[in-house]
Amino acid sequence: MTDLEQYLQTYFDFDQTELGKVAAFFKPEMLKKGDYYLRTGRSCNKLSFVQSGLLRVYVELEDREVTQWISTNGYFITDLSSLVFDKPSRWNIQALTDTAIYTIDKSDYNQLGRYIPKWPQTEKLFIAHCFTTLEDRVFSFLSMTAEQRYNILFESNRELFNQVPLQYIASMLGMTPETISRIRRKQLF
Amino acid sequence: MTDLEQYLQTYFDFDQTELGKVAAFFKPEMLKKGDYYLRTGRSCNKLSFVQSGLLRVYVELEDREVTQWISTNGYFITDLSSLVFDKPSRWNIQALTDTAIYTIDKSDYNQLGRYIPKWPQTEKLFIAHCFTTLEDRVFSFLSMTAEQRYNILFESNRELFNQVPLQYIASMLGMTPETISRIRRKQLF
DNA sequence: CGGCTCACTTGATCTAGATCAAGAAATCAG
DNA sequence: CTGATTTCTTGATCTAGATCAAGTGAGCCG
Repeated sequence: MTDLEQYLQTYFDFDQTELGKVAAFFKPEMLKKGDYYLRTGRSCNKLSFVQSGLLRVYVELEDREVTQWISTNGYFITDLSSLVFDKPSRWNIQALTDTAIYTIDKSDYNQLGRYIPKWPQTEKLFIAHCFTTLEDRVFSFLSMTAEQRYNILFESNRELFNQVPLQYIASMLGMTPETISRIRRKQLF
Repeated sequence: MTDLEQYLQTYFDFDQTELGKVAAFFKPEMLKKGDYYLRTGRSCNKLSFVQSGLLRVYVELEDREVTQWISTNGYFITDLSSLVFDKPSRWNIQALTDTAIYTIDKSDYNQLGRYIPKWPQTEKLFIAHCFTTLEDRVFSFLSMTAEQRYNILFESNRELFNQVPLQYIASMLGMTPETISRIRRKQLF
């Protein structure tokens, strides 16, 4: 079983035949550090799976950048509103390190239902899962302090903190790098 | 065409026959002011459409309540993670006023695909739309001031501000009622 | 090895928005 | 209509976290 199949299996309830079929649509690709997977305004006609490396999802404002998310190995990456609704994509997605991904393009993606009968159900569960993740995130902004938000991310994704410049993590948590630095210091005692 | 069909049409690309079939599954219900549509911890085995009135989605913390969302007429309401994944629901949903809804129960909901061939596709688009709405909301917390968040909600949903106590709106925007009051005052000039 | 460039930390100060407290308005029940 | 309750406003004060400004240190490349 390939890495990709292995990971697909952790997300989706597929049997070996289905795994093989789905995985066959994904083509390996490499991004060099700094390469863009996607640019704001372009159409995102693909969905990818991160095998290794780091992809940062962000927007450029006039005076600063806002990081929305960082995808590490084992995550999928795309701009959903662009992929599904054909809208210009809202995010830039850039490789923070050399990154290995598997990519399925939109036309293949949209055909998956023909080959995998339970694809529509699977896809629904997948998007619903993404929805509830964001729901939690909204809730964290409504109800938690910076320190609490930091702790939750840290507990759930420790590796991230060794691999990614603090400023990006701070931005996706809605705080400054200085604040994270102070939270860390405080927690030493 | 009933109210419900009319609204379904604004969300979904159904023809008249499909509209009729889908609408037939929804049963009208009335909630009195203060009634609960759903309680934290219970299973949410239904999806509803708000015809009139107001439903507040919130969580009780030890020391306060956090309002996640308020559904007005024309919105759907459910706890998606509970409906789709059978988890205990995370939110309380309570009627702020007498409220008229149309409800489809989970077993019927899960059968829709049998009667409406394009239901799976439609459902996917619907959930994806909800996802991007939350994505915008997360982005608003990462990049905007209280005043900017207030303005966006106010522009997109003016009626809400006449109908709902300020404290609930404040909570769903992640600020206090006093802050909204001051933003308003400031904007008089 | 020494000089650059980033990333991170730390301190000093500032500020958006929270909290606390008191009135004023509006809404509601009898 | 009247008193009670809830909601909204306004002021005074406080604080979490931002901003600004120096350092410190760790890779990296010549």
